[in-house]
Amino acid sequence: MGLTKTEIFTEEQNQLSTLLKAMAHPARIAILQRIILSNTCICGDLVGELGLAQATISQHLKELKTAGIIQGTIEGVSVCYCINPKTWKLLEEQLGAFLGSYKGETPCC
Amino acid sequence: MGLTKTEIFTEEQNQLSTLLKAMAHPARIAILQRIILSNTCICGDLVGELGLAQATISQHLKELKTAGIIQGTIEGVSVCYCINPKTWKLLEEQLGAFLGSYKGETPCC
DNA sequence: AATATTAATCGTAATATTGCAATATAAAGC
DNA sequence: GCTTTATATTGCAATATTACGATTAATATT
Repeated sequence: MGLTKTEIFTEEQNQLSTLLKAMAHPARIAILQRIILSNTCICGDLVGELGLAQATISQHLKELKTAGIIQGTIEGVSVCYCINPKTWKLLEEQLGAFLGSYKGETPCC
Repeated sequence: MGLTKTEIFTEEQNQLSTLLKAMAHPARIAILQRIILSNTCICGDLVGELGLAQATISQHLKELKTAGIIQGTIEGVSVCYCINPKTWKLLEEQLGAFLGSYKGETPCC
């Protein structure tokens, strides 16, 4: 097996879990934080700043890009990455609705 | 390899990624939604409602419990699961701070 | 005591992820 | 052209995840 049964779940559940999975790694959280912090888009500075190999960083960036969380445009020799506002908004909405649906009123167990 | 280099990242980055990872599966999102929906804590009803085997559901529940997102107490023969309010709050705070740190003012690329 | 019910655990197969070295690609400068 | 710089891709090894059947442990019910 080892294969998620996506056909069983709703479109929303699959979409949210895909976005969460893309962020569910410390390196990718660190990358996103860096991108957000430097309002001027950074590129391969990450390789120096995080303690990971260039190939590894590139892979993580690709995953974030595939999930639609970031976008990158070629800037001469380097590549400029930044947040995809649309996906970020979607994530905020979906997650907000999900997390907000729990009102911790009645602790049952 | 196949081993995340947690020692490179901050405590917060690791903690948040762990929580996100625990939720980053459609089945676990579905389980959490069920638990939230039925304010009376459900137990093995999940097996009937989701299309997954009992062993699989039990495994997902264990993961959520290990991450501290839910808690379960034995209720005779069955087990009663519910949200861990403390972790849920933490998640809301950490995620809120993270997602909120991006103000989509200046779209750079 | 014998049996049924509920949930956890074990064992296993299929697949995915993480990380890196090595190599490839693409653009800019000489 | 060649060289440098920046990023992507490939191939691989180690480990993790997903899912399930079978079994086990614990409590209920008869």
